[in-house]
Amino acid sequence: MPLKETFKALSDPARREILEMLKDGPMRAGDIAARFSMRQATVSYHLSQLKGAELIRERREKNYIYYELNTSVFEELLLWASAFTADQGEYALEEKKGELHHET
Amino acid sequence: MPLKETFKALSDPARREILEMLKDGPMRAGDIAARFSMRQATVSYHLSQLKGAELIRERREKNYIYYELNTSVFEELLLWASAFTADQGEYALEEKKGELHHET
DNA sequence: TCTATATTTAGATAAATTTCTAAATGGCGG
DNA sequence: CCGCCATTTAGAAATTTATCTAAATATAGA
Repeated sequence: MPLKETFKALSDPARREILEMLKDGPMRAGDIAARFSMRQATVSYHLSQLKGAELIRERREKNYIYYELNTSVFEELLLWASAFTADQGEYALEEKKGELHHET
Repeated sequence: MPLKETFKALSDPARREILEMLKDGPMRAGDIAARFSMRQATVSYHLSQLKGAELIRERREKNYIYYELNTSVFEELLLWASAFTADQGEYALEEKKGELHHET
């Protein structure tokens, strides 16, 4: 929940690439690993980091695990970043400010 | 310019705290260090990381150096994050998409 | 129940990062 | 030109992180 974990998770290029892949829809760990030159165990590690940051969710189906984006944390990030821009009005800021805490 | 550096820079809590401080206006390295329990040399290191990511700029005046926010990179970040949210329409996305490259 | 498959966990290593102390730099004012 | 002040740079130590191999777990289906 705190943004601290979010930034930590986003700091790794491989993890951001995984997120980009998931834009096209849910994927299994094996499918993700197949597109990288890293071991499946390593991909599993990155997935656990992303899951810990709640940037992704897992959905179990048969004996597979599908990973998918969790958009809500991206909205928190959006809110955080918008507080640093000059033109804060462009993003719907005020409505959401109250709902979320604003930790670093 | 690539977002890679941005995420790297934002991954450290101390650096994010520095950014928060700079919301209130430009500060000198010494003033920033005075608010932390870390050495000035360490703060200097963090400032150089933030500067490398173009999240801050320095302005020299007399024999001081003032650090201040550079909002443009935050807008890139905003753009990146908005591509992961369901409701992309809320942020003025289309106008800016062409101007920026969209690397990871 | 047994086996095959998908995935994670454990443990180890290598690389990167943060932090410190001490020394160097650079510019103003006298 | 000199010494002072703010700040950075260098180098080293400690911590964290990413990655690998090998082993463990879980589960579907025969």
